[in-house]
Amino acid sequence: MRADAARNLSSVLRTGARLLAEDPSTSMAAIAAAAGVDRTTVHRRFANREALLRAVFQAKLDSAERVLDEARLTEAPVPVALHRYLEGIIPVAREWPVDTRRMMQKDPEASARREAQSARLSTFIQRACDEGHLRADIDAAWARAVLDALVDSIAHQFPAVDAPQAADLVADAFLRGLGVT
Amino acid sequence: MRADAARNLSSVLRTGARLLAEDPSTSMAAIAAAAGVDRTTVHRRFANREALLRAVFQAKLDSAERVLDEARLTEAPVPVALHRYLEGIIPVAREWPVDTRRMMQKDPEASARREAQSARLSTFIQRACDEGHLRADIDAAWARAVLDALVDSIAHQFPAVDAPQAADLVADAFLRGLGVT
DNA sequence: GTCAACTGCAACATTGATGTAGCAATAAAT
DNA sequence: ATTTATTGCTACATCAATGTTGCAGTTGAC
Repeated sequence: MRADAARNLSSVLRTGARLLAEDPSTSMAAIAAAAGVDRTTVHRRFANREALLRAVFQAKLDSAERVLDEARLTEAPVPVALHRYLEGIIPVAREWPVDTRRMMQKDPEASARREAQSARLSTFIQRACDEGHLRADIDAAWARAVLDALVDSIAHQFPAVDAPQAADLVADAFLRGLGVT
Repeated sequence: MRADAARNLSSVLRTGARLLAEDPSTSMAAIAAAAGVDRTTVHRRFANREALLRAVFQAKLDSAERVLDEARLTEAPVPVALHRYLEGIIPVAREWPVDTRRMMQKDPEASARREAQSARLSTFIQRACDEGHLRADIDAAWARAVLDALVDSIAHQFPAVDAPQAADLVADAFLRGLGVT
């Protein structure tokens, strides 16, 4: 593969992710146009629409997996691991804004990978519960859902907040809440 | 209009909202089939796809508006109004799970109504800030986003939790967070 | 019982998206 | 300079979704 080909492929993936996030039914033609390449070129790279989606998901899963690895969720102290995870995952959510939960259902392989990553995070949340970092009356599944919701919110609705500050905001809201206590 | 016609219309709207929430590109044929009516019947009720979407949005906006009215966001004490709003809005989110922010962009009228409702809630959040119910370092827009995220999360990912308990969970996570302090 | 409204069904036209193939032009690699 | 890979463009076939029409059957209202 030549250099320009690789550049085009990556451009299509990123542009596609952005457009598909706004409108999951965005046409291949629209993605190609936004990426600045011809429609047929996209079809040469990706056998069909599914293949394009799979490639986008895989790119997101790759990035997310790297973040999970580097956060050392099982070894590092909970507050440290949490912050490292947040600082890593927020840029991933921004770069690949596609909603993996909804759009990957037809792709069993990607779905399985996603489940595995989800399980790693859930295990971490459970550890946070067990080690007393969360209140005893908090359900682990609820805590997990809250964390995901906060990440998505800061990632997509506040793109101007840089990753370290965003991680602070999320960790703070997650652990302390927003009210005066 | 006869009784069965009204029943069918309402059934199409609710079924459509449910399917469109899972997959915004769900076909009219799929919605009609899930609602148990013929495809042409749906076309008789709604001139086109846009009209069907508009009707769904309008139904959601009507319900949400009623909740905002009854919560007395400007008069009632903040904690009371917050809880009343949550207990009302969570069933609305569940009954009409469509993502209004994304899907109403092509409908300026509905978009304007949505903006107006959004502004009412933002004003309420601002009052909560001003009256000292939120920490002084909390940005009102961030607080607003967190509240929305928590509502969506409990509404869609924990459908088994009933509305009063769900409202408690959200208000608690919003004000106090999940961590030990 | 009659009438009006409503429905399902079949058929049809239209449109937009998808996917393929061929060909000429271009640019990197050798 | 020649080869090779890649691209844009055009044309085409296909398919799924949309929207319309006519007709016969059913059901509620009067």
